[in-house]
Amino acid sequence: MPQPRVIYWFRTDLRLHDSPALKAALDLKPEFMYPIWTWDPHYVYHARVGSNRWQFLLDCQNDLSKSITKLNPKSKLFLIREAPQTLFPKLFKEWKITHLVYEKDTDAYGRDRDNKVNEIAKEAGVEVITRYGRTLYDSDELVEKNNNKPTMSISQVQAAGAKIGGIPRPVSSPKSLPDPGPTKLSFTQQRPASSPDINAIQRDAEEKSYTSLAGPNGDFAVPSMEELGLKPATTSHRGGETIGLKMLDEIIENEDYTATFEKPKTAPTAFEPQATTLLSPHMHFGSVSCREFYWRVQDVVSKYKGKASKPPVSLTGQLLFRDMYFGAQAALGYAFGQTYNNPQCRFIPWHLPSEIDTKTGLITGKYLVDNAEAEIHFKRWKEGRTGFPWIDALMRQLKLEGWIHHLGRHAVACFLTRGGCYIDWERGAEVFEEWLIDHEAACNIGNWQWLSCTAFFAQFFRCYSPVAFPQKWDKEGEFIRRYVPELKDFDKKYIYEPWKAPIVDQKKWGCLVKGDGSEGAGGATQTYPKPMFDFATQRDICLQGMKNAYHIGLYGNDPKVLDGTWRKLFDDHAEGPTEGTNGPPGAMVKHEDENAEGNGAESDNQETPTAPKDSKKRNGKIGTKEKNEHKRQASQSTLDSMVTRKKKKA
DNA sequence: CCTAGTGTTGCCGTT
DNA sequence: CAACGGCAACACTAG
Repeated sequence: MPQPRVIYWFRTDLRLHDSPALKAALDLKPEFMYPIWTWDPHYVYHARVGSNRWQFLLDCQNDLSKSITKLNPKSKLFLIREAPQTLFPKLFKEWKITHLVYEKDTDAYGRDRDNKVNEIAKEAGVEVITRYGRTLYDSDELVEKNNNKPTMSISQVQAAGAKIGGIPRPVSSPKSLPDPGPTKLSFTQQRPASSPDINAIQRDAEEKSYTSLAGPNGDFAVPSMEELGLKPATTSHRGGETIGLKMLDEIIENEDYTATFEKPKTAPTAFEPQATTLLSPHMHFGSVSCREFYWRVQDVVSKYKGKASKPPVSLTGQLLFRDMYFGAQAALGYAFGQTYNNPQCRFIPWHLPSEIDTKTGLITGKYLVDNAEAEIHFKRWKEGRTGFPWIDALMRQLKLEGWIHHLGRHAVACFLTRGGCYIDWERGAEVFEEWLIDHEAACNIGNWQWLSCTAFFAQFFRCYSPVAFPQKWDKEGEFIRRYVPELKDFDKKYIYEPWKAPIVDQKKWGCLVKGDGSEGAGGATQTYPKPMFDFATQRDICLQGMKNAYHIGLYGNDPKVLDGTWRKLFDDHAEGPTEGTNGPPGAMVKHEDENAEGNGAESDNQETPTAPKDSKKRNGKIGTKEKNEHKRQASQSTLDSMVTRKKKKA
């Protein structure tokens, strides 16, 4: 038996501390260990990744590489610029690898990729070792203990977690690392197809990920933003295990904060410093281990003298929610990221629905503009010019910094979907996917479903007001003044409703409320847009639409949703959201028989629509993988090529 | 089967 | 100022 030659494949576990997989690799006592990162075209071209998140990733890689070198000057993080699926067969041979070790993933794309890599390893006679360290519990085990069903509530997570037993304590960090072996690469690079390149809009120069296998200097170095052609990041939030652990230390040092944290009581309007930990991007990239976080908090709570908060509102509760979303994702696969064919997601005929590839049953990344006004609303929402300062401030902070407070995410998500624009949550999820530095597909998708009341949460009559809600924390409107500087001199009386300020005052405060915000700067006087609709009116329309859709009670996997005949169940007379048989295709696939069988006429006579109870027998069975075997063209949380392409042309 | 209570974080008016 | 109920009404869980 030759001494092991190990590849440790880093992915979203960019750390040395508490890594069960890394420990497993070291336990092999390898002759050589290569810590590598493969440059996956999925991330480069197909997932939406804004500059701010790119920077965070590169930060994590640089920091990790330095830490590796500190433990062994001969070693580092070796970046190899090829897709893992094509690289590994060649690499295994060239470096005479005996073992491949990595931390397991449960998202749909990750599983497909890893299954392929495992096959390749098997063919090459390479042993694969995986461990789970990305969540508190192994997501697959959590699902299993939840009767093989997706975890859809926090109580299910707690019950299933209790069956599993304790959350593992962090494993110790390595004190030393083996040498890497020879790093010569004599094979040729296979460049991945770069089309479609969803991230083209993130760049202002040529994309050069795949110049050569070991990079332009042949040293496997982490590339710079410039080298990747990426626009400069605008955020001040930086990545890396060193920074992440320091942030964690500072949180833990403050025992009162750590032990009494209650998420609903933290202010979404707080900036410098923010009210929450900002560890979420570190959770995503693995630069801080969630179990390290959990146990450091739990140990403070255990010995805390006062009254400590408890899940779900406590800090550890936040991690349980993360596990809940990972459990839902693990059980549902690709369907989790969309309404279509998702047994857990309510069907609501939103505006701007996703286009479906009828062959794969997956959303394509494009969407249908069923309503011109909704398209305008969507653009104004994304660009932070809705005319509602609270919404615009949040969206501008999101774009600039890549992070907004959780409750701020609630506010903008509710506003886009059930509590304002009545636009498909998948549109919003795509924007978050692009801009968030902490974007985690499972959590993002789950939270969008939550806020849009399509899954996890159902009390749609609890609707966030863009005027009243922020005032709970920020009567003065400091947050608005920071992110919507046009309004910085407005009196607090009008800061959340500037359109109500008298013209005289608007002039006095140096900003006129007019137009739609599209003119841009340049004029002599500053302007801030008028609100794009009357909120109260729009809220009522949304509530009516939600009530109706809930009453009809379809889920994403209902045959009527799959074939498009759902339209017959919706009454068209309501202006706005329901958009039944009227007009262009409202949602999902175009169904050929639209004209064949009576269109609007019959549905006027409203035979009792499918009762909500009927939906109870919806298919809750999971693991029927056969149907979901298809590859998605893009990242799990959908694409936005239509918008981006349009933007490019313009 | 039913009922009562609860659910991470709404808003508004009344007491 | 806090606490509460109405709003019009949902899903899930424990018993």
